[in-house]
Amino acid sequence: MQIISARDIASRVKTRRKEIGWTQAQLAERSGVSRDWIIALEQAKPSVELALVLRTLKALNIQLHTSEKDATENKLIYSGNSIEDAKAAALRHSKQRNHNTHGKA
Amino acid sequence: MQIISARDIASRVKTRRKEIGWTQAQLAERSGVSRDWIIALEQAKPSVELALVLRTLKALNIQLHTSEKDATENKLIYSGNSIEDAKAAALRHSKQRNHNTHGKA
DNA sequence: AAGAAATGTTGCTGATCGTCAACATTCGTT
DNA sequence: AACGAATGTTGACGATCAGCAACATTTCTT
Repeated sequence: MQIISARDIASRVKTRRKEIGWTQAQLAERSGVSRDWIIALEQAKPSVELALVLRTLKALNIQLHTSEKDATENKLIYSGNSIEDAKAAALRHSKQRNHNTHGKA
Repeated sequence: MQIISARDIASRVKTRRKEIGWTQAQLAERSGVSRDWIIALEQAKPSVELALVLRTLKALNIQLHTSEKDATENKLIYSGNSIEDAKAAALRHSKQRNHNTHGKA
C-alpha cells in the first residue's frame, strides 16, 4: 500500500488493529503511547510524532518501505522544475492547520 | 529499504537529496519547511511531524509503502504474547527523551 | 432494552515543536 | 591560503503537542 498522507497511515493502522482484534487501549499500551494519541493517529492528525508512528506500526507488525525511481530520472525531472509548484502544494497542505510553514507568507 | 527508525528516514532523505544535488535550503523550500527542520530531520530527530516528513519524501520522490504479514499469522503471534515485552521496548525508546509515554510508570 | 465496553470529545498542563535570526563551523573550489 | 557556500548551532518566540481526567457518544453483548 502506498503511503502518501497521514490519512493513509490512519486507515492502515485502524484496519490492522481490528484485524488483530485489539482495542485502541490495547494498541496504546503495546505501542507505549496514550489512548488519546492512538485516537489522534487513527483520525489522521497530521502533526503526530514520527517516532511514535513508527513504534505503533511496529507493534502492529506493519512494515514500512521506501522505493524510489531511478536517481537520474529524478534529477532530470526536478532540475528543470518550477519551484512554485512544490511551494503551492506545500501551502495547500499547510492550510489544514495554519502552520505558516516557512513564514514570509 | 526497510524503515524502522527515524534514523532510517534521515539517511534516506540525506542520500537522496545529494543524489539530486540539492542543498538543504533547496529541499526546505521545495518541501515547504524551514531549513532548520530539514537539518533536524536529517539528524534523525524522532519527534518531527509526520506530515512534514511525508511532504519531504514527496518532494524527493521517495515513495513509502506498507507491507504486512498475513493477518492470521499476526493474530496468532500477538494474541499469546506478553504485554510486558512491548512495554519494555516502548520504554527503551522513550528514554531517548523523558517522554513519560503513557504515565503510571 | 439494559448494561458494559469501546470510541470520541473537551479543557487543562508542562513540555516541545517549528520558525526565525544571528553566528560558528565545515566543505568545496579556486 | 582564501573565499564563498553549505551545514550546523544557539537562543528566543508563539503555537502545538502528548498526556491526563472527566464526560459524552457509539457499539457490542447479553
